[in-house]
Amino acid sequence: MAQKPAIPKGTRDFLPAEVAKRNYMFATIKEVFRRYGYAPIETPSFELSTTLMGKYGEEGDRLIFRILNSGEKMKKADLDALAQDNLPRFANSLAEKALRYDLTVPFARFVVQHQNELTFPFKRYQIQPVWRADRPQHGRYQEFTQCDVDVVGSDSLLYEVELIQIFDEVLSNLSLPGFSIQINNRKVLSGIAEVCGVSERIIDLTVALDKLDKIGEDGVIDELKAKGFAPTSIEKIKPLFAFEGSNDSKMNLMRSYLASSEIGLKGLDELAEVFEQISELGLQRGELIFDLTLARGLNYYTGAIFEVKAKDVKMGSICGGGRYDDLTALFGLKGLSGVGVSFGADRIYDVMTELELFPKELNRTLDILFVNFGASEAKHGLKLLQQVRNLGLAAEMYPSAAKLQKQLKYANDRNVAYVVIIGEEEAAAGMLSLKNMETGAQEQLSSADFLTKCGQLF
RNA sequence: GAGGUUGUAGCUCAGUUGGUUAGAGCGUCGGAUUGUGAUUCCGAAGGUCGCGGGUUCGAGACCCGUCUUCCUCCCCA
Repeated sequence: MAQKPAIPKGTRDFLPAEVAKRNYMFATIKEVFRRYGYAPIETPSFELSTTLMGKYGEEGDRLIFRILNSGEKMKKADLDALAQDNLPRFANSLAEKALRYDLTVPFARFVVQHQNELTFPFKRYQIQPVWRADRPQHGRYQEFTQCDVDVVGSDSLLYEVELIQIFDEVLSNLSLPGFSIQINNRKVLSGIAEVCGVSERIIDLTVALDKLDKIGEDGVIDELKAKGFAPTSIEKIKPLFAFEGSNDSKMNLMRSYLASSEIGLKGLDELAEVFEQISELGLQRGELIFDLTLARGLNYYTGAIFEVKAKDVKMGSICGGGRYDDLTALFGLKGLSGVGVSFGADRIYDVMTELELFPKELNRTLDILFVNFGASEAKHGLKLLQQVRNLGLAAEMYPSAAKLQKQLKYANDRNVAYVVIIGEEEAAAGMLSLKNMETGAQEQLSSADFLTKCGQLF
């Protein structure tokens, strides 16, 4: 055998059974999005490098797939930059385009570009693949699909509430047994930084705090020390480690902790409003948790921050999102607040596969198989086959008069529901045998009765 | 981007301190008194051992490189 072909790391092929499951998942997600008034849009797989670069921080830039200039454009390569060891500049001269890294930044670009054609608040959803030059791991791919819902042009907290409901509804509809919807607010984090006297270092602070459940209190303190935080600041952070209990009691603790921070209290007010509305509306299977340590690296968030984790599985966050007040400002449109969340389709798929949550009938791509006994019997069968297809059923005839054993095995492997047998005996009697592949039961029917039954069964 | 790890038949894996034609289970294909699957029995096919180089009389086993897998960090869906 020749050298086996391969696909790049972190990418996957999807077999028919997998596509069926993925389509089911996407259909469930879209249906919820639609009912909340979001309409689908699509944007190109690749954008101009300038659109993407610098929007995700230094780490993010490194993970953006660049598209090499082709033809004459290759001559634009900045060899001086290479000689000076300025690799970023060299790379920019080589690649003017890049694969999209997420759907949010392209969306911001989209909104600014089409601002005069849109009605605000503009609600859109977008389900498309994104690419990251990350190192593949469990639940981490270089090509994966995000399902984003965003609304821009309103700062109403109604949308935070709505997005939480969408989290809950989508994941409940997908039968996830349990999941936590963690929420925090960037203003609260700003307040903490203010109280600790490190306002200008909020990113370092929150990144360290974000790791609390992973590396523990000492780990966080060590990291802060390593980053050069003053002992007095670290002392002021310590009370946060005792931050436990119900959402209400956490809110109370934070009210006194942030008493001196105007912005911090504003963040708490926003959270309180969301909690109140959600507790009135209720959630199906999700649990809304105020998680003070939730920070998320994306530095464009300005208000609410969300993250969703599935319970009882080893998997990172399956959804994330938040409010951003200035994202479109990066492309020249100020004063437009947005909030949105993203469902990680591939992780949700992995979780659902692990928990066996996909409906079993999804791998049925054929309802009825007609057994082939040779040209003369097949003739009659082919007419019936056409009528069955007209009823909307997936049906086909086995292509050759192979042994019955083989044809039934084919039906079995394809998970066919019913097999129609028209052999010499049946043809002579003007009947057909209908075999239920699940029970093995078989009955003789006239063509008319068979078609009636088809209409009832499916 | 840093460190570690993995790669043998379609799949899951054996393969003894380097030694003839590299094995198993499952799956696939064929057959078992002529028309009955998923559970029986018999048989067959299928691998230049990820790829490239090196050491050796001799490499699936050892060394180097490379790609890939999974893991930790980083970051994230």
